[in-house]
Amino acid sequence: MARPKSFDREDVLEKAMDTFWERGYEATSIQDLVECMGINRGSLYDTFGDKRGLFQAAIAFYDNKVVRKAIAHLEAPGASKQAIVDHFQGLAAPEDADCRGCLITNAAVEIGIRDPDLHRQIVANWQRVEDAFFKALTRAQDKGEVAAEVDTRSLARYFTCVMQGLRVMSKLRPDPIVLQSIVTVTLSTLQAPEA
Amino acid sequence: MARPKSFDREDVLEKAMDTFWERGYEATSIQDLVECMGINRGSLYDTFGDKRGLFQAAIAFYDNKVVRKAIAHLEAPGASKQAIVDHFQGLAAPEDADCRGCLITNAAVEIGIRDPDLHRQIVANWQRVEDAFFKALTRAQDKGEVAAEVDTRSLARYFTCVMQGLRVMSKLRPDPIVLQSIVTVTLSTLQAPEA
DNA sequence: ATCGTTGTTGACTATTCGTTCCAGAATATC
DNA sequence: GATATTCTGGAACGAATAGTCAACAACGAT
Repeated sequence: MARPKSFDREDVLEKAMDTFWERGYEATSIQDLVECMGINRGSLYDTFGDKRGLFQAAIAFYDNKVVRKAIAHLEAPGASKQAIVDHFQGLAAPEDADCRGCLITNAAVEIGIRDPDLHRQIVANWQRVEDAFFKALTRAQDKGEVAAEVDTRSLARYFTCVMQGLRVMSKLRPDPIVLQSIVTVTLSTLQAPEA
Repeated sequence: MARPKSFDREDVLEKAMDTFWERGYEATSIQDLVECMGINRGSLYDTFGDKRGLFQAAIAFYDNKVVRKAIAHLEAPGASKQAIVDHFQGLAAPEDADCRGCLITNAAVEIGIRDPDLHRQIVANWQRVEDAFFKALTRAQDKGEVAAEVDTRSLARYFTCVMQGLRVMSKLRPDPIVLQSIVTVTLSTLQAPEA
């Protein structure tokens, strides 16, 4: 009954996400977005409302796609200690050559509590990551890979926090050896229970 | 021989720092700065060059004043394990009601490697913090408060990283209990050597 | 008191910002 | 093919942006 959209919402949203990821929210102009997304201003406003709405959509996209994939091995059935170790090893060797860090960490720092909707999105994301750690830790404890007296909830929060720290450092092209040594110390909290 | 400045450079610089700290670099306009500093645009440009120059000066001011004070107890002669513990306890109970986090962490995330001068300032600051941890750790090791086999350089880097993570989380008004549990786990890496 | 120098002031630039709007193009239904 | 509906492209909006500039004011040295 009407002319169909000439672009795919997810496609252009991913491009917008990339631009926000690279430059941040404030430093990205609508003009930048129009150019990188390859659609017209009118279509952009029609589809996403305004700049803030597009950013929130980009955050949601990141949460659903990038983060989901990044913690898939933590959430996999049966994942335990090794999944956590692997996860942090991945953080120590970032393929992030252009130093974008983590879009959600960046948004937390740049926007903070100024946008309540965004605030909620970020907290929910962190909670999801924390829960993924928590479940893997609990499983590790059940398997005897982690000492029974360890407070797995605290440890999960701690891992989530260290992740933020690593993401911040990644923004400044750190020496991989530095990241590696940090991860090694971080994972030392996972020492096997005394025999 | 000439008319003296009617304002004190440090005074207005501190006010500029506060504004950048609260809103970030991009979100702070020259107009905002003019109003909060209480000087005219002309004086601002005359004294600090441009917005970027003012921001760099604000970062330097933060480094010299805020950070210096924050790590004074770490750099104090004789400081060792207790100074580190105290430092992290302070991070767990931030008086940061308006969620500003750390100006340097914020700058690292927002600007990253885009401004080489700023990049250098941030790296230098992190190095200073790391070295403060390192010296306190080495002293703690000498005193036997920390096991001799611990890699103090790695631990210092690790502490610096966790600090960044805590600063990021502080931007979203976290539950103090969460921060406290993170700090507890973080400090568990400082366990006394086996008797 | 005068003069040279420097700081202050606010109007001014040109550009860019986010956003709106509308004429024309494209498509599904009839 | 006619019509209704939707999408597209680009012009245009006022507000805000970073930065400039020249007239004016205030001081120290003479």
